[in-house]
Amino acid sequence: MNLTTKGKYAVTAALDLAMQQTIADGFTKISDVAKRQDIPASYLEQIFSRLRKAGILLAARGPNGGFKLSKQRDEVMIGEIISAVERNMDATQCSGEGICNSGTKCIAHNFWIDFNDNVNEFLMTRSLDDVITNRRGSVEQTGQALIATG
Amino acid sequence: MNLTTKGKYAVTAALDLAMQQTIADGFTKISDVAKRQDIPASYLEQIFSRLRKAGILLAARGPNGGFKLSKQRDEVMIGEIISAVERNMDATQCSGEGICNSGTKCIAHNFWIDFNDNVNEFLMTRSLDDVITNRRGSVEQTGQALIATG
DNA sequence: ATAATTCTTGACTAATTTACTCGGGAACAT
DNA sequence: ATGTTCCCGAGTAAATTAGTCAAGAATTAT
Repeated sequence: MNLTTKGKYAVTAALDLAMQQTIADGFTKISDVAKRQDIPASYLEQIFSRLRKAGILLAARGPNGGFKLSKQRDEVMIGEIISAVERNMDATQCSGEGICNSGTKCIAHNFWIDFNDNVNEFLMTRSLDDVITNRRGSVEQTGQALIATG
Repeated sequence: MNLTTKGKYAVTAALDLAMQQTIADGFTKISDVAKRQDIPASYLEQIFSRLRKAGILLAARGPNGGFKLSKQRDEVMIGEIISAVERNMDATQCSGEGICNSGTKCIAHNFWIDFNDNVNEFLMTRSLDDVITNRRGSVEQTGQALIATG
């Protein structure tokens, strides 16, 4: 499992596009998104290129060109964005092949499958619109914190 | 967010220890765990060292020495193990500090906080015993799969 | 005592990955 | 034509990962 700067930039930039489309219809330039969201423009090029190839964004060249979402913002799931730019979100050691211990399933295999399912479920049920309007799933917090949240 | 081989080895090795203690009480050698779970022994040394410092394992040197869990296997949560060996499980860009866009919160900040909470909740509510007995939480699968599971 | 066993610690390293930059080209509007 | 903007591939420095290795300390058995 890895979630890198690239994936996080992708989500932030997609949120920016979604918000811009609320303000005005049309294309938004890379350089504008980059400046607003504090993302290196040349890096964002790569990211938007992948999102376009995944069918999430539409692009137009020339003056008044840029990018826009190919769907409504409540139809674009965060998980789609991440899987379009991120190399590997699978937590199993064997890419799900069940060969993690000398050709057979390691004793943690099923656990990582469940973990994958959980992360997958979370990311695939939250749209750009959900994030913008701060809608959230019900997460009952129990036990000691693993992750510092500031 | 990163979950590396180190963290996965740690979980597998802790599961091994838990299972060994069911068979016989006493210490289990690194070399035995390494062989059974197909983990490089010298690497497992580092991992067990961290688990011991985190209070999860007890160690004994000399013949008949080795490692054992410091608690019952239903009292050791997977999240504890991972956070003991893994560098950084936080998904925010700013380590939760809210400075991810030029000193202020980026537009994805709250989303990553929610994501952290979700992952945290999952990992902190599953014990070694739960995994060994294949007990699992209820995960309703919806939508398209982000992660291939084999 | 001595030897064998097992953990303890720290230093080291090759390979990989990440997080970018750069430059030239193609499409488009004016 | 000219300027604008995306498109694409190559390149790279820094960081990280996934280990190895060797010397040492504690413990047990003989």
